[in-house]
Amino acid sequence: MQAYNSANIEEKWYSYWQKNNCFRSVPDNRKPYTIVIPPPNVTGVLHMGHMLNNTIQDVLVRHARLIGKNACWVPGTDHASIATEAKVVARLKERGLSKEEIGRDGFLKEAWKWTDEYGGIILEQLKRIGASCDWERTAFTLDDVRYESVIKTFIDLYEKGLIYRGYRMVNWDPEAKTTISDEEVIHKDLQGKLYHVRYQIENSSDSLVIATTRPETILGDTAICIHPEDERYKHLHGKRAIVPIANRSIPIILDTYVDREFGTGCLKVTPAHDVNDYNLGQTHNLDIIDILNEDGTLNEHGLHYEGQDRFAVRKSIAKEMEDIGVLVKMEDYRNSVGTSERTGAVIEPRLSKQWFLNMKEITRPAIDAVENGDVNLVPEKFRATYNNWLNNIRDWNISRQLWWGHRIPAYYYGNGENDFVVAASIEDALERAKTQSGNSELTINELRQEEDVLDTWFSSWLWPLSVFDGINNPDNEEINYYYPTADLVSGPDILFFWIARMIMAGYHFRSEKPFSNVYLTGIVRDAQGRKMSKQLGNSPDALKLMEQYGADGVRVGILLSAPAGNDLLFNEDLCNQGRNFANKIWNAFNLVQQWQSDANKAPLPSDELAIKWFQQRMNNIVIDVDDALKRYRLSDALMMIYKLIWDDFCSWYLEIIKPQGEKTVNAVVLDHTISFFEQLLIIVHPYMPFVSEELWQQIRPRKTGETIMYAAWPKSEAVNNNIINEFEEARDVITGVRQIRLDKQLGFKDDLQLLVNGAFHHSFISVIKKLARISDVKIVDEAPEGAVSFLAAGKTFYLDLGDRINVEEERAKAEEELKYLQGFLKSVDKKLGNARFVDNAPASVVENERKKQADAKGKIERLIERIESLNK
RNA sequence: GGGAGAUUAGCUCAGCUGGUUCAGAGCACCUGCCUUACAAGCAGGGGGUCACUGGUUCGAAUCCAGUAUCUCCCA
Repeated sequence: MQAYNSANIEEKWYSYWQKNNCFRSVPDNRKPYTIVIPPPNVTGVLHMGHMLNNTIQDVLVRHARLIGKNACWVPGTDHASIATEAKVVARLKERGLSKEEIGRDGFLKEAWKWTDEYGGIILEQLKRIGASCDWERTAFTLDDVRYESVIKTFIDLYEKGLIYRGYRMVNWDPEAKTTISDEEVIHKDLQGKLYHVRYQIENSSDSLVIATTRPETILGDTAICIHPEDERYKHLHGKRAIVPIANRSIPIILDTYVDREFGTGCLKVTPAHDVNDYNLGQTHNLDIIDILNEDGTLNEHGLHYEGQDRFAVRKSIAKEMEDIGVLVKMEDYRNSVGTSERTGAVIEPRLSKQWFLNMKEITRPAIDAVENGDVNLVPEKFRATYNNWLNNIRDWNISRQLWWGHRIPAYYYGNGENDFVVAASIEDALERAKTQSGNSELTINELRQEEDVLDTWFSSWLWPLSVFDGINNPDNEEINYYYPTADLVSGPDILFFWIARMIMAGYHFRSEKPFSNVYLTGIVRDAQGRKMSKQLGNSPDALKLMEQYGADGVRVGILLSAPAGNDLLFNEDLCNQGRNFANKIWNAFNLVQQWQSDANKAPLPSDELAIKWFQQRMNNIVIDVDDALKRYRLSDALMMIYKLIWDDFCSWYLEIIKPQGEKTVNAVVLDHTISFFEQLLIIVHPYMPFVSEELWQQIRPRKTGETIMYAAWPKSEAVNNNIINEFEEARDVITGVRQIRLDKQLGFKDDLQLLVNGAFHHSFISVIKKLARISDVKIVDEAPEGAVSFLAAGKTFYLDLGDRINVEEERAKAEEELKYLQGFLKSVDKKLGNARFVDNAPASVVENERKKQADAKGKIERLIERIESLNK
């Protein structure tokens, strides 16, 4: 048989699973185990973060199925309003069109076309990694059910008075022409300049100098602010200054907000373009002059700069100020600049009318849920971060100046501040508007729907509810059965905008948590610890990786590098390790499959021991794996299984029972072996679904439609550790013999006689004989001449090498060991000689020390004898 | 500036309520092997003052304080 080839096998089983509806879940009598996928963007392609996140979910779901739960993994995608709109706009631009030209309806048509074309790509890619989602349930945040849900919740919140319109300094992305949330702003340290600009004092020859990083905004200045106690500027109190270029007169105001140490101590105030300035403006009743258009060019307040981009203006205005002699100096200055996570554009603080959700009330249950453990965050360290955010929460700006998304169901009927109604349909809106305005003559044509759409998170926060239609039909069978879901697997980077809000929505709309556990995975980084990104080009192509190492291999690779909750440094070598592991299992199967069952052949004592031992060993590991999974230690669980299969099963168990020079195996032994193998396949299945299914199908005859996915997870039973310990001893003896064989170049082919000092009746003697190639074990009273020794299982063993032994070498080795043991004994003696230790330490600990002492004494005795005999 | 966390073998990390799971794992490395399941392999081996300095304790990688370095989140 050849090396394991993953490609055909993976495709074969994935379509088999689909054909036989293996991923399908419908409510029944079993306990549900539900996971909703963090919906990837329709703009997305599979990257390493998805690989990690979805592999973890698949492991959890497959494990849940194997332990008999009704596992349901709901897939879907997110409409990603700003990212998708940007893509569609770019595509239109290629055709020389703009969204304004084709209009809202035309644009939405294009966006849907785009979504139909590309939106499913990432889900198809998830199938490659083996994701066992119930694909019939695939949901989309903008499909009919989800759309309706969002509108319904908006109206509900509005009617409860929690949604309001208000002015707010928002983060404006001039490229995407929309606001983005604080969390979507990436602060970057950039090299800029600090411009010192002179302002004339009105009706005076006096002047003052301000320092600014944004000279173009002086056209929007509406005040100069100084610290009331700043001695340097006392003479300016009550005066007015003239804005250069604009030649406007503005007040000089006093406020302790000003940092006297920074710059010149004079602060120019531009309420329309800086959030702190805006607050100052509110306090001091300042005018607000907005100088920018929505695309970042200057408007009519920009005077002769109207129509030019803000960064171009920064340069030219500096030049003009220099020419007219008001630019005092320019110095290099590093400052933190906000940029858009989506477009990379420098964020513009902008005053704008927005829709807000009052967070005070709905936040409380979310704080409590994590506090009292109804919702567990794993790892726990995220609780602090979570609380910190929720306790300082600000109202949520839920409107976005975009077209792709859920259009806010508000309808304006007049030009007044409050001339609007909120309703599910325009017909309903008309009725309400008639009542509200008192104008029964209103017609539908006079209603204008709000242009803005809702923040994408305002739909995804409903996800665990809306995928089961729990908003529109709160009493349907599915939501009642599957909700609350079990686990949510996500990244800490969206703890706030998504996870916390889902918890809020769960309690607010259904009075129940959306999930019990949140497993926060790390962020995938490259080997140098950098975040993976397209710009850096340090992200491996997920699909290529799977071609190279197989999906199973990549799954293993990524999980091995993912300890719970830590960032993981992705290393391709680990995928290689995963591929090698698949190959190992494949070849072990190849070995077992070659054997013929023979009922007449007598089982060897070593076979029977091996069976007993391995049974127990597997038992222990199943218990440990269950425990590790409960704590989301997937990496640990996988490593335990890896060692169970590779070391215990392949290197020890199979080597013990392997027939020599023939292919027949006692029937009972072979039956056990096949059964062990089958159980191992089940245990490893959540991690390596493909190779485990392939071999499970081969290991016994199966009916059509049968699958390892619903096989029975091995039962963990009470543990008898004696046999494990005895095996460990036998293994030490075997390793001792092998080591000497290698050291003394004895080879591994010829049988040797093993001598032991004192009686040795080990139950595993047959195993020792077989694996260490020992002809017989002879008891001797003292070391024979020409023997080389080793210690194991509390005994001294010898191999008689005759004249091949190097006496000097042996003595040196023995003396070194003696020295170590004497030192060790001394430290133990000292401990036991310390009355405070003996009195205070628990009896078991003291007892242990005594045992160590006795053991060491015995060993030392034997070593001294050994050295004496070598000296003869 | 505010908050969270980290520092253990060459690398990535375990190490829970202090004491035989206490100095571990995997990979990498070194040595010897193409031994008819597997060289994507087999057998064996060498690597660490647990960042530093103090303290608590009979006993500290583990608890406490400080120092250094680093990472992340929020301003």
